[in-house]
Amino acid sequence: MFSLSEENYLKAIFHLEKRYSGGVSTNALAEEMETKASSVTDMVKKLSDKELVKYRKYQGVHLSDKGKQAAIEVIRKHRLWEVFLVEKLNFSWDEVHDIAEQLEHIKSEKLTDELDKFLGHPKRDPHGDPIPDSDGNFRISNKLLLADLKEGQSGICVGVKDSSTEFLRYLDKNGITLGKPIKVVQREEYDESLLIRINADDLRVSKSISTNLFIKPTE
Amino acid sequence: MFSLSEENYLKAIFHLEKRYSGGVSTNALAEEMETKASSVTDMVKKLSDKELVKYRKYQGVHLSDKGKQAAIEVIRKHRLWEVFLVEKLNFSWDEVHDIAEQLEHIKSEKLTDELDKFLGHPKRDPHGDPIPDSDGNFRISNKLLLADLKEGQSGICVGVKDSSTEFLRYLDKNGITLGKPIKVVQREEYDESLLIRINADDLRVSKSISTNLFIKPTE
DNA sequence: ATTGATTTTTAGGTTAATCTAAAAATTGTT
DNA sequence: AACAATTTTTAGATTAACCTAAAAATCAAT
Repeated sequence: MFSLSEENYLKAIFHLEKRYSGGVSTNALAEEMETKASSVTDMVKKLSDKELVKYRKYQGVHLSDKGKQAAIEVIRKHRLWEVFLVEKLNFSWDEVHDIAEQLEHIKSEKLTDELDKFLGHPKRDPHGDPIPDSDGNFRISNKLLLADLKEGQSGICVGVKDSSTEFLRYLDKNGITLGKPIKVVQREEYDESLLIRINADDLRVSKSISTNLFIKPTE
Repeated sequence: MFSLSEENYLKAIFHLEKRYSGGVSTNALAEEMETKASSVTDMVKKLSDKELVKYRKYQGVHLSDKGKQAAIEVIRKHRLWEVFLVEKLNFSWDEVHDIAEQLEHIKSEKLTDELDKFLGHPKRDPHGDPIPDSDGNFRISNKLLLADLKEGQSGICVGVKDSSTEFLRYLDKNGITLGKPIKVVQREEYDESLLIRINADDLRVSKSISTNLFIKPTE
């Protein structure tokens, strides 16, 4: 089994590999983990000894297959617990992250699988992120950023890129929830803002909003 | 907040204080925690500095009010999670202890209270142990050991003293579950065994069984 | 009350995960 | 290609929680 700290590093490397495909740098990992570069070097060496990552000094890290599998297992648990908290315990989507950060480390394969069953094998967490199945497979998703829709194009909100409390509260305040249809009425090229139609109302959103909301285009 | 280790010590002291009312000895605590006496001394000093226990060298420890409150909170979480595992996730009563040992350390008051609500404010865990409310109050229970019933006396199974897998499986095998009526048909003084009537059958149980099963006498 | 056994504490060491500060390697710029 | 800036690693401390072995205190029995 892996320590709590090891699991958190594996998860962070997994997420960062999407941005830094050529290898995750020590500094990037240090920032993600809110720790110092020297601590990262220590841990990366340990993970390398355990063959969870591929690491060459000064060249950054990649997850090995074994490490990737372990990271996905943690992410699966995190997202299942988020669904549980929102669907069963009346939490709102901006309250669940910190608790799921704790629950994701509970060790029991049976628990994870029974929880998955109890929740009806959900495909996405409350933020729209996909939940891997027990074999570690994510279903592919054809989502776009709202910012990438063309003028006149419509779609359905399926996820958020930024899960901060502030952003989620902004969405709630403006009646934007997952599953809701959205249409881009007009694009303002000058400041890159968009006029969108949601709940039969028109709403102007700035670039920092439109680059953090995922849309699945309709037809 | 308290560390995982601190919480486990507080819980152990709480349970041991029922047996050793004059103070919990270092050795008793070491055995309960499966650690060495010297480690216990270290931790007890730390808990004493934090005013969670009253401690005088060579005299054993007692929980302070603050320590007792913290211990009860952990026990409340443990027992609520056990109910969740059995009632919602199809675990059997002999499988839940180790997982609840992990879940009991999750920190979120809202989580505990919502879980309690979700489960319908259960009064007892799957082993019949009382669940304290959010103020830390246990409801008093008038349970006896099966071994303490007189010949001819009847009652209802309400709990187990030994929660080991072996004992719980023995009970399952013999159709003894919580809530079931039991009658003491005959007491054999020689070996202190009992003949009991359960599920309309007669069953002879030895002393090691009858001293580990709690009964609430009827009428 | 003294002695011997037991319990408890102290002293000093270990490991995992962190840190600071300094050294080494890499990168970017002319 | 050389040098400055940046990044990364190394070296050496620190902390929490544990350990072993030895010393000190308490208990038990004559």
